[in-house]
Amino acid sequence: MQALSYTEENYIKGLFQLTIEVGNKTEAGTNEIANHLGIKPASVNDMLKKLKDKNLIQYEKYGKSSLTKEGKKMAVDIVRKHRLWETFLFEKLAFSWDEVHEVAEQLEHIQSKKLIDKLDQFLNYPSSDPHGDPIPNAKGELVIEARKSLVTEIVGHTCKMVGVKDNSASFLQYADSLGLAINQKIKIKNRQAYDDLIEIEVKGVRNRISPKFAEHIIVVCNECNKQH
Amino acid sequence: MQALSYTEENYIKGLFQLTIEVGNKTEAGTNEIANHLGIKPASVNDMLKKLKDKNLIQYEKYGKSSLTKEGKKMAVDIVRKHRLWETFLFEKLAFSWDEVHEVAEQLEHIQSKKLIDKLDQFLNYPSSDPHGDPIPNAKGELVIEARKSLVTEIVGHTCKMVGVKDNSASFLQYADSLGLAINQKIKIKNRQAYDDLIEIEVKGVRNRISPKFAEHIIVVCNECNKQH
DNA sequence: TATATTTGTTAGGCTTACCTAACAAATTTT
DNA sequence: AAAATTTGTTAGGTAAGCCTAACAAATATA
Repeated sequence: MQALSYTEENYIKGLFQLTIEVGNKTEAGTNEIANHLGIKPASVNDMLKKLKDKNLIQYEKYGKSSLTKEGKKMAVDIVRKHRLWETFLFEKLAFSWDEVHEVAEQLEHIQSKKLIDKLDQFLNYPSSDPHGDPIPNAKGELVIEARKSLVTEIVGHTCKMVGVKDNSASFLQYADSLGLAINQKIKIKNRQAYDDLIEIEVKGVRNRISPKFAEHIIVVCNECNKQH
Repeated sequence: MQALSYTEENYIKGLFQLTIEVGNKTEAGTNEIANHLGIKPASVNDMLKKLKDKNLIQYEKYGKSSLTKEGKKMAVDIVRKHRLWETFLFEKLAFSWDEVHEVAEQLEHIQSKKLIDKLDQFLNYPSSDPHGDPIPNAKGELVIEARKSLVTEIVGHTCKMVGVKDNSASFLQYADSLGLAINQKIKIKNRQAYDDLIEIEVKGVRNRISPKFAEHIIVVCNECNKQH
């Protein structure tokens, strides 16, 4: 398995994000990839052929593209590097939450297995990055974030809000008043047996919410994903 | 001052090494640069024109090339990045002395002023890298290693061996028996007024050497270079 | 089903950074 | 000083990765 170019790595990573990681599907179209990477479809088309020849993606003329086993492995490796570097920047160099991504985009392309394994060790084998996203381990095992409703979350777990099912102003204002926002961490403190109210902790503040409200908050939970 | 490409950075760095840093001269020829970078002279010629247009080097047809003030500034910046990363790899990630260079060759091209300044801070503003080479500060001030004979070294200073003036077997064997080798650090403990013998410490071991012998050991001394 | 729209492909060009082969200038040797 | 050698340049070519414009296939809409 020879090393990929900087550009090839970005295509593989992009396809991974569009399918497995975020899209929750197995394949993506040429225009979709082009749009995601900020590159014209014609250029993407060239590269898809190249990646197919290298056995990193599956692709048929006029069809959609998906990662092969080998391609997925490379993608996970890049994601691992990206998130370890983000963690390093955040924890060791005191970068802020929103500054880490841009620099990690460059650092993720550094080629040295030893470097990344040593970095992992130096950071004490973190399981998630500053954004709360899981970090694949050295074997390439990655827990894919399964989305679920907050109402189904287990007491004691800490999850991360990734979306809502209700977009009405009243709902969003209510959520906002509880400190809830995309990427906000939420800890489930308790569940009242009598009336089913759920006690949550957001930024150190506790509140009780109804199952009806919780139903419409979409979260991911690394803890749930680990124990399968 | 716009950012340079990966390749342009390597040319600028190469020219810096050939002239100011190691060569102790102001200019270098096309073939010399080509040889240093492992690239054919014809290709180097193309790039020299390009770098001239960008005002990073001075170059006239059939003449030799030298860095402009601006070019030198960029070169020093790359050297700073390279050596800070080497220090990071060595001190924080427990890389060995000889492994750091290859990875630093990649890391030195990461573009982020903030990153490098934070790294500098994280490493506590080191003044030299694992090889003993000086690290330019954030202002781009670099102490160029002035070579001198060990015999002229000041008592109390620690210098680094960079070469010899005598290549005879007997001389080299003698040097070896004292623990002396390229890049070896040498501390001057004392100088005997009566017979001029110099007492040195190498790897914790003390020995006394004659001025005649010391004369043929070439060293650099950061301490001497600082106090000018 | 015919038409319109979206999606994907091909052909031909451009830039960067490399190459080889041929040639020209500068330098060294005879 | 002439010849030989070294050094530097030019011309033309290649591969990677992008582009635009034109076209073809697939899908959605009338």
